[in-house]
Amino acid sequence: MTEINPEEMNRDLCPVMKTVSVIGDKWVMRVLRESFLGCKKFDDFQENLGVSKSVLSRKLQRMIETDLLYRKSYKIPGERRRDEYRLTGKGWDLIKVVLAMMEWGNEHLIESGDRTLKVVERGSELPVRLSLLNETGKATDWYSLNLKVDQK
Amino acid sequence: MTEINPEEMNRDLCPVMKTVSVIGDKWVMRVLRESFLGCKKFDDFQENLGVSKSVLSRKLQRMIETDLLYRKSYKIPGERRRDEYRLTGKGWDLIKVVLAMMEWGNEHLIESGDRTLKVVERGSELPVRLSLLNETGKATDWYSLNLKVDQK
DNA sequence: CGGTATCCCGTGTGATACTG
DNA sequence: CAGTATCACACGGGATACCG
Repeated sequence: MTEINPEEMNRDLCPVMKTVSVIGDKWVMRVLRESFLGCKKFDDFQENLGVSKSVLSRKLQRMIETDLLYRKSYKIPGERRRDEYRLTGKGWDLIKVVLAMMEWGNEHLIESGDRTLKVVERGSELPVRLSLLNETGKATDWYSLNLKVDQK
Repeated sequence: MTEINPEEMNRDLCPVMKTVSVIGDKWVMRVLRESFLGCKKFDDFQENLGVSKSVLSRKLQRMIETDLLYRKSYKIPGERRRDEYRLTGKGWDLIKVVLAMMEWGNEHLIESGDRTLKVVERGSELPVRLSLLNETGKATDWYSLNLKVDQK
């Protein structure tokens, strides 16, 4: 990746900076990881994450405000009404970030021989990896990238 | 992605959790983003990030300890010796996380019509996107994923 | 210029108590 | 069980002074 001029490097323009401002704290990605694994209930989040209830409460609220999660009330007949916390589409789309972190963690933080989690394709059970494709579907080298200022 | 049993969900086993513990704070990804854009000098990091010198100093030290950056001393003839902070291979490998964040930010945090940063293939200038490939090089659907406990 | 050490302060965090 | 409110505290953060 090459340098671009300082005005274009402006962090207020950069989607990476904006994303970090939403997910770049101690808890958001951990909560999301639980959500991706199917966690929905307050107490399950609390137990799995080992976080205090007050912090979790505020964090879930914040993640609802930023539209990563939504609260859905449900009722099992004979039991009382409960709420669960589910991924929004916007939250679900962070799957790529989670998978990129998983790949990096497996590559650099897991010792050889240690047990770890990997992602496989359902059905074939083949392992999958993140790759860069251009519009023609052709794979691109990680070192052949340029930045470009564009409009959405 | 489906649920797996609680023992396997253990956050101590999970590469995502381990990764978050390394990069999941306010500054690491911001510093890395500057590095990917070619930033190397202490003062440039400080100016671009708008962070205090003391915080930046401690953060760079920590990122050197975790092997994301290394310090390289260099000397321009006639000037005094200086240090610069460069990405290690381990740090560079976080490019996928950065790109995933960039894609997500462009998708969900940038208004239509706004200027933003995109990644293109050098040469063709074609935009590139992250995609999931299995071992045969075939693209996989984001919704057809399973988790598997494995050894590295 | 290129940092580090010290101090002070605000926010994030956990423990506890409390409510429906 | 499913949270929220309150409080005390540690830690991250900026300002400043200082050093090479």
